[in-house]
Amino acid sequence: MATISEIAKRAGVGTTTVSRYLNHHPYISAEKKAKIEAAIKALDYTPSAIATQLRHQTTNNIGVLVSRITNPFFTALFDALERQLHNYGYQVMVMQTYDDEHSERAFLNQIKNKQMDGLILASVENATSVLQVAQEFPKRIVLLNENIADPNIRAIVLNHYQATLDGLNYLYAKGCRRIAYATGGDFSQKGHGQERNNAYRDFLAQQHLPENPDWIFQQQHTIADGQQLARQLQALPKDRRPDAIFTNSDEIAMGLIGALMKAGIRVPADMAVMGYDDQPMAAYLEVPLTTIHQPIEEMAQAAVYQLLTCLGQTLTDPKPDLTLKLVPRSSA
Amino acid sequence: MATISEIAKRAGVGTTTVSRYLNHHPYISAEKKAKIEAAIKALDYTPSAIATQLRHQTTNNIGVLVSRITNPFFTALFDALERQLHNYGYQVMVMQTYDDEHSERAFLNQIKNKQMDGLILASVENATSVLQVAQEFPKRIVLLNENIADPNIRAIVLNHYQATLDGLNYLYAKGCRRIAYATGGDFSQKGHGQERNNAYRDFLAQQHLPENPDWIFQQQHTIADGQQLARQLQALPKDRRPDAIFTNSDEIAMGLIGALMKAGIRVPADMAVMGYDDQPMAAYLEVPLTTIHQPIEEMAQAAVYQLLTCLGQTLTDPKPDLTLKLVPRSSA
DNA sequence: GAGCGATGTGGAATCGATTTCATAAATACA
DNA sequence: TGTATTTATGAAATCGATTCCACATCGCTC
Repeated sequence: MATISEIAKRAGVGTTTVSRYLNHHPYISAEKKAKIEAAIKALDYTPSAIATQLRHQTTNNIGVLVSRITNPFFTALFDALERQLHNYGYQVMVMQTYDDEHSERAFLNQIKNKQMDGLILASVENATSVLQVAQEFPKRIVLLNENIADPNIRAIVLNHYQATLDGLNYLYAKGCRRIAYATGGDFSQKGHGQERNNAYRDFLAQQHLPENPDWIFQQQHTIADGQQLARQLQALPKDRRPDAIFTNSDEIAMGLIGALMKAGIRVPADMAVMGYDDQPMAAYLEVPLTTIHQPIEEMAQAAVYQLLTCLGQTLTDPKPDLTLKLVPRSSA
Repeated sequence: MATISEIAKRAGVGTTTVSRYLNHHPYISAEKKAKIEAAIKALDYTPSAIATQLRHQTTNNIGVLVSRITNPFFTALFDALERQLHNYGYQVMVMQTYDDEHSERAFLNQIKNKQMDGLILASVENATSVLQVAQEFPKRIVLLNENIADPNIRAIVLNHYQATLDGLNYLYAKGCRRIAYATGGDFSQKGHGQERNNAYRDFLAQQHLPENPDWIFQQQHTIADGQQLARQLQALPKDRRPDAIFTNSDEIAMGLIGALMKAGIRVPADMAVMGYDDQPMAAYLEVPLTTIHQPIEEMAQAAVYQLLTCLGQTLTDPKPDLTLKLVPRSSA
C-alpha cells in the first residue's frame, strides 16, 4: 500500500536514502537509518516488485514449459527445476502446452514482453516457433531433452538414440524377434522423438528384421493410450502378434501391462514390455517395469546452470552425468 | 526492445494513440491505424508487460502453493488449477514449501509486493503466518483443502471427517477390529489433518475400540515412508499387529503394500490397507487400492471461482459437487 | 588553509506503459 | 445558423521503484 516516497516523507529523508537503505548501500547515517526503519514498520511497507522490475528490466521469473505436468516424468523434472531455481532466488512460472502449438506460441511470447527472464522448454510442439523466438533471445532459452539442430539454440541433450538401441538389444538378447514400438509423436523422419524412432529403424536393419507397420503405434502418451494399445494388440491374430514392445514412456507401459494381464496375456512370458523414464512408481507395479532411467536431477542441474550462466550469474559448473541407463526389472 | 514512444515517433502519432490502438479503443482513424501497424511490424514491437502491470497495479499472475508437487494428488490438483487459470488468462506461479515454514512465509510475501494478484494455498505449513497475510488481503487468498477457522479466510473445504469415518466403517464392516492409522502430520488436536484424526478417534470411541499408540503413525507422506511403515508393522509381535491400516495417502499405501507383500504379509487377507486420494495409478497397482476419491477437478473449479470472483471477475458459479467418495477395489 | 578523498544526502530523470485532460474537427440536431 | 454530440488526437501526469548528478560536510595531508 505504502510507497517509498511516503516512507521518505514520514522519515524526513529523500527517496534516494530510503532506496539506499532497502538495498543495503553504505553511507547512511545511523540516525536516518533508524528513522527509516521506524517508518517502514509503522506503515507496514513492502517495496513493489513491479516497480523494481521495470527499473531493472528483469523479473527474477523463469518460465518452465512442459506438455503435461501430470506425466510423472515431467512432474519429477519440474520438481527438480523448481527446487533448483528457487534456490537461486527465482520464481517459477509454469505452462502446459497440452500438445497445443498456440499455447506454446503464447507462452514463448512472454519472453518478448519481458514477463520472464528466461525459459526452460522441456517439450517442444512447434520447432519453427521456438526457433524464431530463440533466434531473437538466444541467451534466454534453454531446451531440455529436446533437440533442434541449430547453433543458436542451447540445449541439454541426452543420447536417446543409444538408450533406445540398448533397450531394443536387451529385448533381442532375451530372445524377442517380433518387437513392436510405441512412440509419443509421429513415426516420421522429423520431429519429436525422431532419435528414438531412428534407433528402432536402425535396430531392425542391423538385425535384419522386417519393419511391420502393424507394430508401430503413434501418438501414445497416457495410461489410457496404453490400455487402448493392449486392445489393438489383442485384436491382431495370434500368429501376427509381437512378442515384445518397446514403449516410449512408463505410463504407456503401465496401462498396457494392466490391460494385457486382464486379457490373459502374460508379461513378459507372452509379451515383454519395456518402459521409458523410470518413473518413481515403475518399481511398484504389479509387474515391475524394465525401463530406461532418465537422470532427472542432473538434467535439471544442467539446464539451470546453462540458463543462469547465460543470464549473467556465475555458478560453478556441476558437470552432471547425463547418461541414460537401462534398469532391468520384471516386465522384460 | 522497442518502446511505445518509438512506435509513436515512427508512425508520426502520439503515444496515446498507439496505446489506444493496442487496447482496441474506438476512435482511431484508419490512416493512423495503418501507420501504427506498420511501425509495430517494422520494429517487431511487443508491449512491456511490466510497464502495464505497474500502471494497472495487477499482474495477471496467480500463485499456487503446494507442499510437494511430486505428490500425485498435488500434481493432479495443480494440473487442474493451471488449466483453469490459464483459461481465464492468468499465468501460474508455483511454489513448493517442502514442509518448510520459511519458504511459505517468503511466498506469502509475494502477495504483499504485488508480484501476484492472488494465491491459492493447497497446503498450509504455518497457520498464523497465513492468517496474518490473509487478514490483510482477504480477497486475494483462497485455501484449498485446508481449513483455518477464521471468518476472514476463504476456503474450499471438503468433509474429510465424514470420509475418514466412512473408510474406517468400511474396514469395520469387512471384519477388521484392529485398525491402525497413518497421518501426514502430527496426531495432535490441532493442525494439518486434524479432522481425519478426530474421525479416527471418534470411530474408535463409537466402536468401543481401544486407542493403541503403537498403531498410530505420524509424519507419513511418501512411498519410502510406507515402506518404512511396513518394517515397523513387521517388527510388532504377530499377536499385536493390526489387521488393517487406514493411510492418509495412496503413496503411503503404495509403498506399504509393496513392502508387506515382499515380506509375505498378504493384502488384504493378513492386513487390509486403505488409501486416500484415489490417485490415477491407484487402480494399476499390484493390489488395486481401495481408497477415498477426492474430486480434484471440482475442487480446482471451486477455488478458481472463489478467487477470481473476489478479484473482480464475473463468472458463472460452477457449483461443483465436492463430496468425497469411497472407491472399493482390492486392498481392503 | 588549500586540496582531496571519504561520507552522506536529495532533486529529478528514468524505466514503459496508461490515463487524464485539453483541444479541435466533423457531424447531428433543432 | 447555432449548439450538442461524436470522433479523433496528443502533451503531460502517473504508477513506484532506482540511479545519475550535484552538492555538502568531515577529516586528513602537505
